[in-house]
Amino acid sequence: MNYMEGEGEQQHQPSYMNTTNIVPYPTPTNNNQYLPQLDQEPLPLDIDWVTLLNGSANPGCSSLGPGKSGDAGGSSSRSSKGRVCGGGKSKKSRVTPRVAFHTTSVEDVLDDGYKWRKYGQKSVKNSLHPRSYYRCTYHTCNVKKQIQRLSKDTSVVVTTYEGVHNHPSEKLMETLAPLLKQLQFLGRF
DNA sequence: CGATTTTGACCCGCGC
DNA sequence: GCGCGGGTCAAAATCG
Repeated sequence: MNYMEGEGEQQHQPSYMNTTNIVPYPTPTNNNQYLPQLDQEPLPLDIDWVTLLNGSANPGCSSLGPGKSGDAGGSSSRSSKGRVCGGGKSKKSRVTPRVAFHTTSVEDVLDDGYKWRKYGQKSVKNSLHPRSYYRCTYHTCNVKKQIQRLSKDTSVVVTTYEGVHNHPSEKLMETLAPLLKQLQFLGRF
């Protein structure tokens, strides 16, 4: 039923937001892993991130180009206004996993190792602060995230991820590379 | 000069 | 059917 109530509910969050919290949104499907656990398994160097992280990052919804169904109909000035899933408008079946972080930070944008490009900002209701929309800059990666400050508690930043990266982050690999090599080395014995 | 941010307009879903 | 709220696009501006 309600799969996206998160942002609205954040106004009356319980008081467990003192530190960083992870609030996974339930997906209508099945999987329980909403976020890659970085310390789960020894990773091979040749990593299939899509399979590893979620099975499929964004099934059939990767087109960023213009091409929406009812687009050219009434619009006068604009002609190419493509929605992400142009034509499909897959109603409720949003299979992309969504994860919300509650973080107490003075910084709005968390440095999670990925490169993000801002594509929009909107003021939202019930909140004094605008919500910013970011997209992963990696070619084939269609992960988005929203960043919003709580109006109640200005020190709390809510970061909502939508989708799963189908590629490793440079920073993550930098950090993990020595460990992986060591694991590989130890794995020989 | 390319990449990124800003910002207003557009579009769509939903509630009334 | 209409208005509102939210998400996205894309041109212009800004930055490195």
